[in-house]
Amino acid sequence: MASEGFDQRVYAVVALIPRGQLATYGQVAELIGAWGCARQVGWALRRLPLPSPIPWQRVVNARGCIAMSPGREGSDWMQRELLLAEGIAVSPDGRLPLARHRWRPEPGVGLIGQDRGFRG
DNA sequence: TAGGTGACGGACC
DNA sequence: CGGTCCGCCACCT
Repeated sequence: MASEGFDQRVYAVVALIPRGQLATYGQVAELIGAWGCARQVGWALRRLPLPSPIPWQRVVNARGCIAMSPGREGSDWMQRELLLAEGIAVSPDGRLPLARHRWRPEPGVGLIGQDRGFRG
């Protein structure tokens, strides 16, 4: 499966997000050289077996809220708990102060997978 | 094979 | 603010 390499690059970038900081799906996609593939990042995180050492909870959508969905079978609420534990104020409906906790990756992080012969 | 779906994003109203 | 629409692309009937 071609997406396995994609997944690994997603995980590699997500692993770099410092505790207490947040990144968006689109941001992660861009960092691995897959601009516009935010949804794919979502799928990659969905494939992540939980619990996981990867700080997947630090990735949220650009609207600044946790994607609350029945399909996640509770991982959305788990995400909320994990973020609260990191000191991020998540409201009951999943909204959070994204701007205040935005992760600013150092230049060079995006070099991880700039090749990407991916994307369909 | 075709069509519906979604852990997205941005434009628009 | 919120709600809708559309483009996007892998997944699953």
